[in-house]
Amino acid sequence: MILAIVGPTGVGKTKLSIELAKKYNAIILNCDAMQVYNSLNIGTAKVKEEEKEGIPHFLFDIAPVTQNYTVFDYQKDVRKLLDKYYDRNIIFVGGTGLYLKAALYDYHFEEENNYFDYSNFSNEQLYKECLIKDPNCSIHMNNRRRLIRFLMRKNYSDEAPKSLYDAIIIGLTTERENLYSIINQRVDQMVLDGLENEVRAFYDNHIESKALKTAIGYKEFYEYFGQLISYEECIDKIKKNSRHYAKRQYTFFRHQLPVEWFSVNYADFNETIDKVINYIENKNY
RNA sequence: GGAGGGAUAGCGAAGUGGUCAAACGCGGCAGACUGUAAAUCUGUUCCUUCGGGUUCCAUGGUUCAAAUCCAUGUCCCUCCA
Repeated sequence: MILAIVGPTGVGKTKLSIELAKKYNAIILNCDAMQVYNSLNIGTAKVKEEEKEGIPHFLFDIAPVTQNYTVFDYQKDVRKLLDKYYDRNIIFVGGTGLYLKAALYDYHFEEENNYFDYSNFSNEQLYKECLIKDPNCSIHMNNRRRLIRFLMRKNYSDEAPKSLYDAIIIGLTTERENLYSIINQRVDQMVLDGLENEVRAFYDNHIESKALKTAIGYKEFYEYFGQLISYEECIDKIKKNSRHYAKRQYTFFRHQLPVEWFSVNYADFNETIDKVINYIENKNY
């Protein structure tokens, strides 16, 4: 059985994953783009060792912060594990929809070989190139990054990707207002737990990498250390970016994956666990 | 007490007689998604039965026409006492 637990940042995915793994004697596979990085701990809200309760966790801490680890690498790594543990119950946990989709669906990434330099192309030129390649190309003209990516791809098709595994995808949710307040509080807690020092260590060692420039909680502290923003602005920005991120996650999960949603009962988490287990049991009979 | 400055949509902020339901930014909401995805990008944001309706502190006034001009009031800020 393959289970996946998705949902916006902060809802309680990790907690549920442990409970379900215990129940089903499963192993846990990370599908979070930032938790794959070694030593990005506090800011990514990574499971702590003592929280794992002996459950085998994979795909956490598998890349150094300096590496440009991408979906391409992730897909290869997950598939290897899925093959290796084909007879085990698997639970995916994480907030990166694309990573989950790359694991479960027949997304095909080629070895990179087209290094054409498009930096001198205007957005409009890039867009025209894309239309030449595929008149149905629907990427917005301003989305430069994706236009370039599209031009570098060899194969593409308009067909919807097929799911390769029969996975049950559980989505955790709560009212928006509540989620935002949880996120705000969690950021404050991360700060209390020493987020600043965690980031400072990288900053002081002049480590500039994709991970540190994109991870929420890290990029903002870099701006603060570089004296581009005040401490207060830094904290507010981390909260704000987390909230925005949570919104985007909803959009992805709602429209890109067949998710069964469960509203979390924070006063009685066991109730939530029971509801999910109940759903899984019925699904399997 | 005296002299100035200001009150604009959820917030910040343009606008100084008609082309203003009102630029822009933020926030909110919604959406796209096959290699930076915690990324990148898009749409929308007074109400509406989509005909229209009601707005720019309040009340009166000038005008064919007011967010814009005048009067009074209320509140806020700066300076002088």
